[in-house]
Amino acid sequence: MATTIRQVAEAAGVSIATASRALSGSDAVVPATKDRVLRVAAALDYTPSRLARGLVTGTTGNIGLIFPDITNPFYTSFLAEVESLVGAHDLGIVIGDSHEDPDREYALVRQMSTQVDRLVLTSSRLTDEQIVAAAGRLPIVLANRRLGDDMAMPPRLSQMVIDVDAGFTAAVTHLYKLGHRRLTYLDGPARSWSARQKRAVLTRVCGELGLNLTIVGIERPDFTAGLAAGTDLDLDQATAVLAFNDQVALGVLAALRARGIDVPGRISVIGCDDSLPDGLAWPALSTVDSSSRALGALAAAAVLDPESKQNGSVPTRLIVRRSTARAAVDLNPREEKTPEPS
Amino acid sequence: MATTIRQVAEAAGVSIATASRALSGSDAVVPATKDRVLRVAAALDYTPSRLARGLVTGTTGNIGLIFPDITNPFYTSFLAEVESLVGAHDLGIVIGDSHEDPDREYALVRQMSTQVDRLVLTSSRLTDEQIVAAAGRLPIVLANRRLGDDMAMPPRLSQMVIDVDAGFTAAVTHLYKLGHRRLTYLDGPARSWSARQKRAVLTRVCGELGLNLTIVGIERPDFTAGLAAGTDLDLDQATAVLAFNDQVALGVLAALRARGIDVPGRISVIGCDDSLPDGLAWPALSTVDSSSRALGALAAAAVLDPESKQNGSVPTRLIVRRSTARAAVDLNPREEKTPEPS
DNA sequence: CTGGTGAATGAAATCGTTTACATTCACCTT
DNA sequence: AAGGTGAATGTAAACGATTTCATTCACCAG
Repeated sequence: MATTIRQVAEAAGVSIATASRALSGSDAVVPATKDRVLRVAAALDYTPSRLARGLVTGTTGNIGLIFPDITNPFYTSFLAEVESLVGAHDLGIVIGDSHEDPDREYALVRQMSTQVDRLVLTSSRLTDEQIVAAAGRLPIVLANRRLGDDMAMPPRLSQMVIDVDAGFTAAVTHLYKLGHRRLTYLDGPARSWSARQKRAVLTRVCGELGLNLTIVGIERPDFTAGLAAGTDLDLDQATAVLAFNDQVALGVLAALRARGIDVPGRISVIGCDDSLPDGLAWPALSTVDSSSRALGALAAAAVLDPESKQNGSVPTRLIVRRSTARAAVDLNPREEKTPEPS
Repeated sequence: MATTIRQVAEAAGVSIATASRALSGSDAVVPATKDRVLRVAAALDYTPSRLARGLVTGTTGNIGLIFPDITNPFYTSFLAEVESLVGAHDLGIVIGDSHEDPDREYALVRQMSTQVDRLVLTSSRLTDEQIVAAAGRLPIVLANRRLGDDMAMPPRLSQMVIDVDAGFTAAVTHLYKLGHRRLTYLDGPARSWSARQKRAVLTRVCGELGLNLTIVGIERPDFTAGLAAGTDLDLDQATAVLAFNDQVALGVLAALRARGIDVPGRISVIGCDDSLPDGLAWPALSTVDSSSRALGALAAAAVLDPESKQNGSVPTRLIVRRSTARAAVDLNPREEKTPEPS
């Protein structure tokens, strides 16, 4: 059906080889014939088959992207960023959604490995061993995940992470200085590497400062889960809430508003990502800036330039807006069960 | 680098053809050899090249999706729906973003046509002629767009649209019954077919009922644009606002809240899509339900079953929540410039 | 005038599969 | 016992490009 280079060659009265050379542009072919070939190709609306080209050159002109859940705005904005950077280079983009299932993720890796040049795994749920195996097939960019320190780092593997340390430390410190002593953290997906990172930082910093930390797990880090968590939130348990991401924080805000609980008067809320357009949250949400777009930019750079450095990290910092304020209650309620005489 | 079927065949001591037959499973091959081939293939971690397979069979096992702007939640949820329906069939998904540029869109169509079996164009910005040309290359599913009635409908072209008529008619009627006589509509992208549809319905219905309609164009139908529009909104001009989509409506709500203007007491707001999770908007947003997920489901069905019917449409209806109420001001201010004696 | 040089083009191999067709061989029928 | 049948497997052509190597041919130097 579609026109092939053979038809172009015949119509132009040249051999297939010459047609190919004229179309690729680079090789030596006399201007007259080159023009003729190009004109004929245009007239026939010829488009080279990327399949055939890929088979012989060994490079497909595609890059692959795998997500645990494309529904999550974190990944869609990551995708948007990668697309805008990578799409400009005439590269095709193949995507896959593992639905949080490691087996499905590995199946996608195999399937894609035969039709993309490089593969970006976001928040991969694979084991370190599986990731190393994947890197044996084709160059891999790991986004939002790092191999364990004990793993030998294979060549053709890049790692791009968000360094939550600074941001989360600042968030806890900020709350501490405002007089908060009891903090509830709404945790992310159990299998997620980044959730583990955040939890670790929080636990450490809270320990150091002597804050009481309650970790509550949620199924999926989205608005609905935040709404539920905010509805169930025990106000005697904490004076501040830190959420895995802004979506969850937004849900908490909505729940508290529905319950008539003042933020930040009665309780402080901090999100993570800085993913919300200005004015969407009410009150404006204090957040740990850890943009997935920035991560996407890093991943895109790694994909485009295979020689670029293999490890990257995007820094985080605390952005204070209106959802945090001085704690309204006593500082150490556990040790002072009975109200102090004032 | 990667293992080929030839290596599998050699290791199993059979010909390439037999290996191929054993792996495809269907053809006649004696169980003993079949087992041997499969075992060897597994041991070698063999994955068939989709490129080579596609070249000879003429079918790639991929479907393509092209969006005008993947940043827009309308398309990401469309994508999510298509993925979940199509991804289960071991089909690969190739995406492209035209960034609202028809030339880029057509370039994507050409590029993809050589590596996907079917192509879904969402809210295509191409001309009818270009779309027909595309359908000459490969089967096309048009989503959120319909060819002009004067165009001959080519085979291999399906059209899936959202029928906004019912929903928008109901929305205007609803406002009318509440006493509203002046309505501002925040319009979508100029090139968009669906924006044209919505505008046409609104103009007609407002004309019939005698409502005064002000149409204000916005650059991009997102929260930020809605915020700006809400900030600029002239309260003397309208007692109700209808937005192209929920994102814009959300922006309007935020702007009005910031201005201290009561919704729905002072002004009513209606969105479109029903895309917001319960509780996100405050007050809960009345909206015309026209889900992009439903559209995605329709498109996925069309892609999966080429024999399915070529035209589909998802119905719309009005969902009344808390952002609309009786108009607080006089009914026909234009004709009654001076206040009536009470 | 002849042999060498280099530019333009063509012939053919190649990439990794599938598949139409050819071959082998055991077994059944007559 | 011979010929026919059909199942299992092998051979080779194809898919549409790129690329290596060979060929042609004009032109220039000796």
